[in-house]
Amino acid sequence: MNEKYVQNVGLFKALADTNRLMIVDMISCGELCACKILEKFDITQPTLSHHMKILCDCDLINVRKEGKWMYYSLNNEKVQDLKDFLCSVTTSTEDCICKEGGCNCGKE
Amino acid sequence: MNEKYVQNVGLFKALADTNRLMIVDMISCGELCACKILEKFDITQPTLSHHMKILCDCDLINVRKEGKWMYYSLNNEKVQDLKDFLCSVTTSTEDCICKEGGCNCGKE
DNA sequence: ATGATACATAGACAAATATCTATGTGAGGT
DNA sequence: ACCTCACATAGATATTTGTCTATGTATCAT
Repeated sequence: MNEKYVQNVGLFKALADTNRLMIVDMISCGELCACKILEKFDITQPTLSHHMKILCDCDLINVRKEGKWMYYSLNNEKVQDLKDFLCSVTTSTEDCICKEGGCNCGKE
Repeated sequence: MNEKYVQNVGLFKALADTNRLMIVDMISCGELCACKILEKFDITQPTLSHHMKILCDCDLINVRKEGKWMYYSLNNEKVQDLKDFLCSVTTSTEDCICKEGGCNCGKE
C-alpha cells in the first residue's frame, strides 16, 4: 500500500542535495557533458560521478555516450511524474492512507 | 548566487523520507493530531516527534496547540513555493548558473 | 604501442540521519 | 496534590550519505 511512497522517495532523495539541485538546474537548460558540469563546482571528478549516478539511478536524467564524453540531459517524463506525485501527496485524495483502518481522519 | 538552492533544499530533504511522505499525504486530507498520525506507523512516539519537527522547521506544515494535543496541517503556501521552485529548476531559465562564467552551456 | 583525456569504481572516513530508550514538561481529570 | 495523557527533549547507536584519494577502463591522438 505504501509502495508509491517507496518508489517515489528516491526522486526526493536525489534532489535533497544542493549540488544535485544545481546540476539538475544546469541540465534543464540543455544537454551537458560531465566535464562542463564539473567546471561549475568545487568538487572532485569522482564526487561528481557519484552525484550523476544517483540522478541516473532514479531515472531523473538521461545519459548518452559519445566518444570519451558522457552527455547528460533531463528526463522530462520523470520530472512530470515527480510533479504529479508531489501534487497527489499534497492534495486531499480518496485513496489516502489516512482513510484506512477506521481512522476518521480528523478530530473526534 | 546559489542561495536559492540552499534555501529550498530543506524542503526536498524533508520529503526524502518514506514516513514523512506518508505523513504529508495524510495531513493533506485535513488537520490531524500527532496521536492520530502515530496510529498509522510502526515507529515510536519520539521518532514521530522528530519527523514532525523536521516538517515544521522547513515550514512545510503548520502546528496548532489545543489542550494536550498538537494539530498539524499542511502549509499550502509553502507547498506552492516548492512546486514553483521545482518548476524553475527543471525548466530552462535565463538566470541559470549554467549561463555564468563564459560557459557556452552545450557542446563546443 | 604509448600517452593523454574523460569518466567510473573501490575503499576510507567524517558528518548527517533515523531510530531507539529514558526522561522532562505541560495540561486535564479526580 | 496526585496521576495520567500527549508530546518534546536528551543521549546513544547503527545506517546512510557526501566527500576524498587511489586506481581502473575506455576512447582518441600520435
